[in-house]
Amino acid sequence: MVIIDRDGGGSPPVDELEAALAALAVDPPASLSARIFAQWCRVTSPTGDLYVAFSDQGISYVRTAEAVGDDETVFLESFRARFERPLLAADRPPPGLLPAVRTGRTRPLRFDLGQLTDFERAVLTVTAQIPAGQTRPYGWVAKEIGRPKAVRAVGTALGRNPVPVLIPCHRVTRSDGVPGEYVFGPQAKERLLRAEAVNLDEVRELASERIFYLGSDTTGIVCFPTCHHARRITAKHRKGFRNIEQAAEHGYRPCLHCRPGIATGDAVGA
DNA sequence: GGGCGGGCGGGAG
DNA sequence: ACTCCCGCCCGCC
Repeated sequence: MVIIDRDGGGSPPVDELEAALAALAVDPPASLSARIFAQWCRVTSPTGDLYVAFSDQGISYVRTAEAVGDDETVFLESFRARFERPLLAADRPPPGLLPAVRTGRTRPLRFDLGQLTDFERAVLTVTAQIPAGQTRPYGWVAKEIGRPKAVRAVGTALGRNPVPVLIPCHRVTRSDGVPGEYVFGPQAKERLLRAEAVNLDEVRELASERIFYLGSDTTGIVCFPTCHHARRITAKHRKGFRNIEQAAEHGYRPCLHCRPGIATGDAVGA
């Protein structure tokens, strides 16, 4: 390590100076306006264009072009109504956004969820893990965050998701096989799911037979019907279950990938 | 099979 | 602070 000699008389301790300089060095202001104002851009995605607001903290707000009637002023106004801050046009999209929307892999994106409560952030963090082409029930999200009875509150939190599509709350569906409500309306939710090849017709058909889980009698593993692994079960080995207890009685254990019916015990907290 | 109450977080008053 | 009310729900009648 290089030590630069400094005269000691009257100046602050060297380690303090170094700490201050290090803080500046690791967090350089890219530009003053980028630090104060959020920026916005419009990007093309396979499911339609998106308006995206972001700062150096991450992506903070998303609307579909469809939802704002293809009108950027509607987007800007909706941002201002929620955040009470202005928005500047960006020179370029935030890092990683273009490949993320092109491939549908939005998980590595950085988000600025600072306005949200801990509960809402927990809900969105879990939701962000749901792979494209798969769905999970609201109750699953509730269990995953350790609040198994807060099912409806999960819906409320997802309804306030500031970054829909990128944090895929459209992949959280009702337990009876219908997609359920959505910020941009149920039909937008259904369209997004179909675009990522979720077989909603099959899910609905299974649900009508009271089948909400699928297992393979060759592996003894049970999954949500849209799980990547469930979709590989051949017809003759596929077993349907109404609930995870029934599957367990038949000797099936939950898939480690889609984690159906994870028992979490009592809710955490007050 | 839909209606009903349980359940819970958050915001309004 | 406390109550009331609403909401992308759930599962049992």
